[in-house]
Amino acid sequence: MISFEHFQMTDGSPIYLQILLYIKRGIIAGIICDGDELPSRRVLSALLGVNPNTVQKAYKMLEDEGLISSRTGAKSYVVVTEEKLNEIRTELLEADAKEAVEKLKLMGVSQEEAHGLIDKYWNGGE
Amino acid sequence: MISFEHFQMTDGSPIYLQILLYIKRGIIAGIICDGDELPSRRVLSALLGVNPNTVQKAYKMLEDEGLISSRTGAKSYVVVTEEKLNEIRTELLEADAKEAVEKLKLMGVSQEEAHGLIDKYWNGGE
DNA sequence: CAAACTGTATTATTGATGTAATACACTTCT
DNA sequence: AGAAGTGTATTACATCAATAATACAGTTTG
Repeated sequence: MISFEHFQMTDGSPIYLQILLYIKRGIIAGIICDGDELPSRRVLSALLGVNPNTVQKAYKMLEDEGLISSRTGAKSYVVVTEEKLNEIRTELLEADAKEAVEKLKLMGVSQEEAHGLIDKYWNGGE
Repeated sequence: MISFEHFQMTDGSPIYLQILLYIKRGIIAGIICDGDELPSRRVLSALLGVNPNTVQKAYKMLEDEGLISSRTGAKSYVVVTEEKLNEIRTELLEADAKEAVEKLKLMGVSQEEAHGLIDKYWNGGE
């Protein structure tokens, strides 16, 4: 069963997207694996304190991408092939790294300073 | 006059926040300086293809933070002291670096791989 | 002075996010 | 078989971001 203990609703971005990305990143990290069961819509919505429809929206998008399997009455579970894993891995890594680089460059941070910042906050800096 | 040539509306985040952050990051980078004139609400809205009210919202928040000065009829301009610069610099650097680190760690990226990703995308990777 | 531009304020409307309350069909487990 | 849990669908509603169309007051500039 997939755990959501490290999930935290942070920014103001749509919750269904946060759930979707959390699961995708978990798959990429290898924490969430092929065949893993997902908490039901009702259970997860209660756990996160959001509406079941919000969870449903995230699950529906994951199913449309072929990353989970759902059928009425049964529990949903993760479906990951080596190919799909590589797809989303490059997709997300590229997006996140590019975003961070772009922001830091806008602030006049040098490449060396960027490395320093990564190190500083890697183990809960400050 | 502040330039918006490098501004690009990317993600789905509120446009007024993107404008606000663009200006803050410009101040941090030293591209936007104390006394610099801002494009008027109408001019910038036309340039970005958004509504004047959207720009007004961003400018209003900047004024509330004391980073720009506005008075009816006159052009708005940037107000930056050394103190405020340090404030927003640490604020934004910390936020962006922490966000990037957190995402990469969620995906199981190692500290060394993170450095590699920074380098890869620093000069328009791919 | 007068025109043009500035900041500011108001009101109405649209679309998306998220809430809320159901309802129904199916699977699983006892 | 039956109860509990599951996925799915529908409808109504609230809120916020953003659009749109104005209006007014102050300044800058020719």
